[in-house]
Amino acid sequence: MSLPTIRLAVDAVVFGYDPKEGISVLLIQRKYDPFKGGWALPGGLVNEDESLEHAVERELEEETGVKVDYLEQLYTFGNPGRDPRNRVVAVAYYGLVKKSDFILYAATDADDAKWFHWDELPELAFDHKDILETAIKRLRGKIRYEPIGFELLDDKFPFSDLHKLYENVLDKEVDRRNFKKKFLQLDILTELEEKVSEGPGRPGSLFKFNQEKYDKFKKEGFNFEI
Amino acid sequence: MSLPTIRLAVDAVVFGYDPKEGISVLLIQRKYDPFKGGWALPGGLVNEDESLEHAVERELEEETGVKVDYLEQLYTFGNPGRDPRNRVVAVAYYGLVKKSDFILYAATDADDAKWFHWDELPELAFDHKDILETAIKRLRGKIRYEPIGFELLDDKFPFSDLHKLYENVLDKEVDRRNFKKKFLQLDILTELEEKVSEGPGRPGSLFKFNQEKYDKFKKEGFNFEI
DNA sequence: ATCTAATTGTGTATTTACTACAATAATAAT
DNA sequence: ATTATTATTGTAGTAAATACACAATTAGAT
Repeated sequence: MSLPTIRLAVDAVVFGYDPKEGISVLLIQRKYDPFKGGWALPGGLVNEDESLEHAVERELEEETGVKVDYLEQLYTFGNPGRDPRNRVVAVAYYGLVKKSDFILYAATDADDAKWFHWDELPELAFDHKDILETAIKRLRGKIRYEPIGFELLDDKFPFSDLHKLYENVLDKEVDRRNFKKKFLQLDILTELEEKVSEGPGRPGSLFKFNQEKYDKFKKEGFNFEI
Repeated sequence: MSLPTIRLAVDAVVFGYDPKEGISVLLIQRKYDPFKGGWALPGGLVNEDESLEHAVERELEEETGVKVDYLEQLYTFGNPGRDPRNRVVAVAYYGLVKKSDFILYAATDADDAKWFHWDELPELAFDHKDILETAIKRLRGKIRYEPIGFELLDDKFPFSDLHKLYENVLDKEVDRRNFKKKFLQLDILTELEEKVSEGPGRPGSLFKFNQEKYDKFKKEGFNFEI
C-alpha cells in the first residue's frame, strides 16, 4: 500500500474591527497559480515539525505582517477537489485583531494584503468562501455566550463602542440599556473616572476589561447570553 | 524544498446510550504497535480520494461494525509528537448511536471492540484521552441548546427516558417538571396514546420525535436552552 | 384486599429577566 | 443662550424561568 500523499495546510480568517467602519476581513492577493491574482485567505502548508497554531501564525505574519492575539481553530476542510492541483486538507483558524494595531504588508506568496469590509467581499479562491462563512457563523455564535470582542477594542473604551461592536457582529439592533445591564451584571468591566465625548452628546465613562475576573469566570463557566 | 510528509488520519468518538447504563464510548483494542494491546479510539489514515466523513465512517465500520447516523466534526489534533512514529494529524469526529442497534465485531487493525461506560475508561493510546475529553465537553455544550439525543433513544420513548438522558449527559439533576414544560413548548415531540409502565409507578405516555418540525426549527434557528 | 413505594400529571407561587417608556443630565453646534 | 444630540437613571408592566406542592396511577409486598 502506497502512502497517501495528502498535503496539510492552514488558513486564517482574521477579523479586524474599527468602531467607525465595523468588521473587516484580511485577504491576500495570490502571486502564483492557481487563482493567480485572485483574493484568498492567508495560509499555506504546514511544516513537518511545527504545530498547527504555529503554522497559522507564521503564514499570517509572512504574508501580511499581522500577529493575532486571539486565535481559535474553526474547522477542517477536506473535500477532495477543493484544490485543483492536489489533495490538500486545510485546517482553518479564525482570529481577532484591532485593525489599527497593524500596517499591512504583502510578502512571499502574496502580491497584496488588504482589509475588506465583510459586506463587500471579492470573489475568493478555492473554497475560501465556505471557510469565511463558517467563520462568520462561529463568531456570531460565540460572541453571544462568551464575551470575546475585547480583542477588538482599545484598552479603554466607552460603553457605546462595545455596544456598537455587538450590533455590528450580530448584524441587528440590540437594546442599549438591557445590553448594558446584562454586561455590567457579569462584572468583568471596570468603570473608570475618565470620560470621553465622541462628537456631540453627553460623554460616557470609559471602561476597562478586567482580565482577572474574566479568567475566573472562564474557569467556572460563563452564564451569559445576549 | 521537499514536501512535508505529514500523514492525515481520522478518529471517531462514538457515544452510545442505554437508559439503564447511561452513556458509553466505543473503543478498540489495538492489534499493532505502537500501543499494541492498548485501548484507543477507532480511526485510521484517510485515503487519497475520499472525504474525511467517508474515512471516518469506513474506518468505524471496518474496525467495529458500527454505522453512525449522526456524525459531526469535533476538532483537529495536530501536535507534533502525538504519534511516536511519524507526524500524524488527526481530524476527530464524534457521533451518536443507539447502543442496542449494533453487535460489535473487531476487524482489521482492531483486536477487540467494546463499549466502556464514560466514567470507567481505561488508559488510552496516543492523545486519545484529550480527544475524548474534548468530545464530552462538546456533547455537553451542544445538548443544552440543540435537541440532539433522539439518535440515542428508541423511536418511541417515555418522557422519563429523555429526562434521564439529559441528566446523564449533563451529569446533574434537572427538574423533571420544568424540563418537560420546556421541551414540550419546543413542539418537536408528538405524544402518543400508548402508555408504558416501567416497573412500579404510574405509566407515562410514549412520545415520538417529530423530524418535520425539528427540521423547520433547525432552519429558523433554535431558541432553546436547558 | 390493603399498604407502600415509585412514578407521572397538573397546578401554582415566587423570583428573575426582559422590554418599554419617561425624566434628567452633559455636551456640541448654532 | 438655545437647541439638538446622546448618555444615564429610574420605574413599571410583562414575560419567562424556577421552585415547590399535591393528586393520580400503578407494581409489588404483606
